[in-house]
Amino acid sequence: MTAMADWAARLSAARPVLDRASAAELVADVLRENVIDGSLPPGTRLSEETIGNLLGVSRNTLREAFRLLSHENLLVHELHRGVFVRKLAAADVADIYAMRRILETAGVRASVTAPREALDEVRRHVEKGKAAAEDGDWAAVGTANMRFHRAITALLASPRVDETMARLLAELRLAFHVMGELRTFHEPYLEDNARIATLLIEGDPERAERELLAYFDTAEAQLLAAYADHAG
Amino acid sequence: MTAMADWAARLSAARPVLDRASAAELVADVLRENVIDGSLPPGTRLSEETIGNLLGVSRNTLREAFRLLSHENLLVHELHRGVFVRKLAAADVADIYAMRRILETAGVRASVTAPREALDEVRRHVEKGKAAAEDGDWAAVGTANMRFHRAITALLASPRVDETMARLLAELRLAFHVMGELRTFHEPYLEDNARIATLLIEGDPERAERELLAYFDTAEAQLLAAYADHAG
DNA sequence: CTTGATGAATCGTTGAACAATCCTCTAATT
DNA sequence: AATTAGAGGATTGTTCAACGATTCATCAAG
Repeated sequence: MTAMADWAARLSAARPVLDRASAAELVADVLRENVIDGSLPPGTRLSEETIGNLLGVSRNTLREAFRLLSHENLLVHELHRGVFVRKLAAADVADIYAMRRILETAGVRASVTAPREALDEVRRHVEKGKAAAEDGDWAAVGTANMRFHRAITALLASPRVDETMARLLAELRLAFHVMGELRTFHEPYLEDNARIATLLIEGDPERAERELLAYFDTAEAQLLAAYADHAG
Repeated sequence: MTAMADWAARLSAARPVLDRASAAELVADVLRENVIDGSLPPGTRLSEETIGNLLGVSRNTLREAFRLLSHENLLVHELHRGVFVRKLAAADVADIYAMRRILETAGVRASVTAPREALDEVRRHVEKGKAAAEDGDWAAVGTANMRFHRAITALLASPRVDETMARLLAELRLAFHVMGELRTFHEPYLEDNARIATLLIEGDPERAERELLAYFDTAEAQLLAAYADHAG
């Protein structure tokens, strides 16, 4: 009976893949990608007609896609004016870091009871980041860094925390566009991440939390400084 | 110039009221009310045609309203099958409480640096709950209880935490429908809330956190027990 | 009792239409 | 010259009708 239960669990886990078909969601996927990678810089206005023709979907469908992304905080909808790629204010960046501090430190504290695989996952993304750095692919380093932090909150094994974290980090990508050099922003944290992962695996959550909080402080300050430059 | 800034701030605070015009949002408000107060029990299917005719809006507008509520986790959208009032599983209840533990304990720890008004707000909702209890209005007691817990996370002064918490509690209301007697569920916590508020104001976050965690344990257990009954 | 086919009901998506609103450009005024 | 007022065009907000796609319930056959 337990084998049967296992099989049922695996099958039901695959369900979301099947459901994934709605045109609006597919359009949202495309646009999300373009927003995140910077093809559509913050502030860009997304014309319904233009994009509708470009992607070959009707205005109604496109609008549903816009709604989806607005709810993810990647787009903003202004009445009778259209949708724009979200422009993160400095206050937004600070707020995102405030929430990350809460969720990720909770993740670190949960590391002592987390399953082995979850901890391995954390280290895996550290390795991925290092590999990407050796290839000089700094965008990939950024991605690996985000996955690393998502793996930390994944230690809580909470679907809602996972989703919240995913959305937070997608939002944060909007802020990265103000950073000119990706390398100088991402490279220093490779070592930090490795150290934090080791502390987690060795079972020293207190020190891991301190290191993590230090990371937040410097990364946040770096972003906010870039914002200040950009404004001036 | 500061008077000018003040005026501008007050004006921009009133803006959301003006913007509030979209038909979809108004429809969403109506449906949200009906879902929360139980007129539309969990599992109910919301037919586009039926509800569209009932409310006198087009299917497209209704669909936008559905999207809004789906994002609030009050409705679930199943492809080609329609939207349903969310049915919270026991695992969902547990997950919601897991996230509440994280956010609310963070709020408690932030109480030491929170402004006076924020702490007053916490106590205010305790009083409201007591008043509602004296009127025998147990639904209002439940509402006051939620506002009390939102006030605790509001100590963090983070818009994103506020929004997350609001959504969590709205979701949780879906679970309350399995509780037959609202009184037996809400009444015991009036005292707990009062004690926690006092501890916060007197500057004893450690004890407040312990009390809060104890509350979570009993409330969660109570809900899950009701779920187990319901299933059997 | 299970399997497979049929048809009704509902959703997904499109396209068009019109009203409401915003933006731009021009002209008039101070 | 700078500001205001207004006209016109462009875009969004909303509705409607239609058709293809999918699900569900029914029912017959094995």
